[in-house]
Amino acid sequence: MHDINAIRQDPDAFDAALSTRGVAPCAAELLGLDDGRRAAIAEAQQLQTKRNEASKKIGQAKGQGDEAEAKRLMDEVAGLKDALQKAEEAERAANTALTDALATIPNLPLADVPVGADEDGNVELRRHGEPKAGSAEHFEIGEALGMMDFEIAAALSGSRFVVLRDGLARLDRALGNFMIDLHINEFGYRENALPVLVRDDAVFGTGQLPKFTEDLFRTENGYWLIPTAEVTLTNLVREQITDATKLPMRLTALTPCFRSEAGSAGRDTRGMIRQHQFTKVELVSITDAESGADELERKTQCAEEVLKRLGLPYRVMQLCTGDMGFGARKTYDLEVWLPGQNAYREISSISYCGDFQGRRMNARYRHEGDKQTHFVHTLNGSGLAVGRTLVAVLENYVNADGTVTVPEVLRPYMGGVEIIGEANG
RNA sequence: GGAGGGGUGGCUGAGUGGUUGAAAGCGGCGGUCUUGAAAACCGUUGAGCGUUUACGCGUUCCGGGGGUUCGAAUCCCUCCCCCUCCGCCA
Repeated sequence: MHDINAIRQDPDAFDAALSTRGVAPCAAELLGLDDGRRAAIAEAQQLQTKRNEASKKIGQAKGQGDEAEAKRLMDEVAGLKDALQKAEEAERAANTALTDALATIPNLPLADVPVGADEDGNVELRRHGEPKAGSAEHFEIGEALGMMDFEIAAALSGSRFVVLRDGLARLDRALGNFMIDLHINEFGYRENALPVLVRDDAVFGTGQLPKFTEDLFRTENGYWLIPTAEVTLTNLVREQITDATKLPMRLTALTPCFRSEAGSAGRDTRGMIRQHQFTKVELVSITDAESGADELERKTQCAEEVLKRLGLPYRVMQLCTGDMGFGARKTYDLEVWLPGQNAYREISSISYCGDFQGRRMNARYRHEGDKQTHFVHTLNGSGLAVGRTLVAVLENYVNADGTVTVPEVLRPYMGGVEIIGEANG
């Protein structure tokens, strides 16, 4: 959600920034709605003042037992009621119109974000590790091991689901535990166990609603299944004034995520890359206005560290203006090397949202002794997507005989198993 | 799922139609006193929005939304949440 006052101060800058995302100029329209809104407020308030004064006098007259005077005053303001109701109705309508318009406009990119139309405009910032030569694809490896079953998953649930067994089921669990332990033990994140079903307000707060309903699953009685724990973690501070001494808050959770993948028909149909359900370790930070941008760099390093310790080659991309998500002001993607595809594939996306989500959630903070409140700044990032990490481990660690070596750091989480596909793995 | 009871400011808790943004207490902040602190005493202490160069003025908010009324924390409708008992249940 944008600040209409900021738009009023510099409408041209607003439109210019939006245009880098391919959004048509809309400041003029917004300011028109805002003028209407403020006129309606002024009108309603004037009438309210009149009414309040009259009511006060009536109260006084009644208090003194002067019924005749009270009656005279009541007759005097009788006509006010209708006008007031109309004015208040107009105020509500004008407010809604502006809010609705603002709610569907994406966030503004930071000034240092490269301008571009789509993913071709993204900029590679750095690489880590040596990409290996091609391997089998992860689903070939998994199916050969007899531990990855798309057929039975389809029978249960349809396409874009998978059943993992034995060593791979355990590897999946080990990956999630390893990641979350790293973040809570070494990077100061606090672990949360959270609902995966949430209501409208929460999903509006992080920006998936009202625009992106098709991407989400919804229960019959109106709950949304979270597409990412960003929704639940970020909304933990909604509708509150947080003491600034508690910032930055660094929050993490290991949860399942649910995505309808509407509109991605035909893409990544084979394998575990794009599923309706996957587990992910999410990293959210709640910061003040000053430290948000720095926190993005820190969070990116936290996510990178997971890949480093797993020994997976990757590169860091900075997304251009046209490829960033709705709520982001600046985004880094981590792309892991997949020998099976001979390509880098996204495994984490880390974004700084400024106060965009803070406004939508009415989440504020205050410095000690200050009267002024500010909207919190928020960041989110995957640290990492567990399913895709499993894919990367399979393709990077597969052996010539089809078994898979377990990365060293995961072995404590695997009960000491070193090779998946051998007798005890 | 059935029956009942509740949601008031940072907290506790009064308030069932009239100058109530809201008593009182606690907490917080400032001051007096004190070498300092405590105690005591005095004062102060919610969040938005509109308007104004500013001081200020106005307005909204007592779980959310709508309504009745000249006037609503108080009455009505509706939704949400919490608690107790019963039922069911991992």
